[in-house]
Amino acid sequence: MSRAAQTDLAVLGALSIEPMSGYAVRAAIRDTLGHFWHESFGQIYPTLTRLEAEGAVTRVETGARKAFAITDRGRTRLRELLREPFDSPPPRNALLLRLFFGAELGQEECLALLRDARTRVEEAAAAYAGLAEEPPTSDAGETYRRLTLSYGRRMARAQLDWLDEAEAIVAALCP
Amino acid sequence: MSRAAQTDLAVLGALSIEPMSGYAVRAAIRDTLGHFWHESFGQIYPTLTRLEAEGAVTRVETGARKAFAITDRGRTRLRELLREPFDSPPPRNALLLRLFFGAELGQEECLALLRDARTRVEEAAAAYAGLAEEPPTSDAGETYRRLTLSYGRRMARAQLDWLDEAEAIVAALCP
DNA sequence: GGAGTCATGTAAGTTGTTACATGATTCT
DNA sequence: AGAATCATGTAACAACTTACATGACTCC
Repeated sequence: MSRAAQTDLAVLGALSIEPMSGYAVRAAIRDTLGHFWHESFGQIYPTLTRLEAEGAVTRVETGARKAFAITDRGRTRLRELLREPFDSPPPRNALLLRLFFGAELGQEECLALLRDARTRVEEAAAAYAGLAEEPPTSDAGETYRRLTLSYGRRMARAQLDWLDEAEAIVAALCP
Repeated sequence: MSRAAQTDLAVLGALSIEPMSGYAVRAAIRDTLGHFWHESFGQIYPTLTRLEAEGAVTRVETGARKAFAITDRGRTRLRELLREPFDSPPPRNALLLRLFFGAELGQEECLALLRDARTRVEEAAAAYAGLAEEPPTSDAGETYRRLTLSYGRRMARAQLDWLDEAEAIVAALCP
């Protein structure tokens, strides 16, 4: 599945929740999918224009505001996209790339790298914690969305555990 | 830090271990850094050509074979690159993007997604397990390299735990 | 001699980011 | 009225992938 199709998926998915402006699509992707997905600003408007030309979305007036709404054809397209096989982007972990060559970098600077990483992971963990305190629900959509949060929480926890190990081992190296 | 600089880092890092051909650099990045870093084929040779023009690497003959070796200037450059601040690429998890819209996709297909993901993670976990059984060492470089393996193992484990949770919750949804 | 791997590169096309440009609406 | 945010787009650039092209060497 091409990357363009994945942008289509993210945009159509956002509009499948409710009609909204391009600006709001951008905000929804950043704020709601942001922990596991990203679309840059310059991708979203051209995608909306193309989806409109393809009849997958249409411009509507909701009260005083303009918005894009998904059409039946768009919803069909969304389901197709969800079923297509996909490639995950190749891994690129800049922290591990540096740590792998840690002997060139030196003990102190490696510890600084690890402490910076810890700060970032702790911020992410705090963001997840703020979202976790909601009551159970029987809404299936909500259940799926919570699973993506659970993923984020588990990964943040595993990273913190690893950082504990890594800082201890690096600190114990003879300088 | 620009992406080009990160390619330089990966290539210089590989050559900092020992001199090798461009072909071997490619294999080393794929096989040794592959769990957390990726450079596509078309990036490596142009980078080597540029690094040679900059005096960071030089072509040498080792026995009957040709190879690239890092120069003193290249090693200095590598240390600079390791110290530069870096951006991590934006997150893009194609599985979570689909699962987030799981209500559109349906229970059975979501379970299929999760089972496919489990297969991939189990393969990764098996690859880590095969590398984990080596005796302790006092070599600092080896210690750093093992930390990157430990990261991979911990993340694979956390993903499997999450998959257990996710499959159970999705299976329990009323269809 | 043929298959497979080692080896080096180029070119075309795709994708993605960033900065710029512009104007409307809403809040204080 | 001025500031902030909402809103829509474009253009230039940077990065990345993939397919193609070529040839040497080695093992069977």
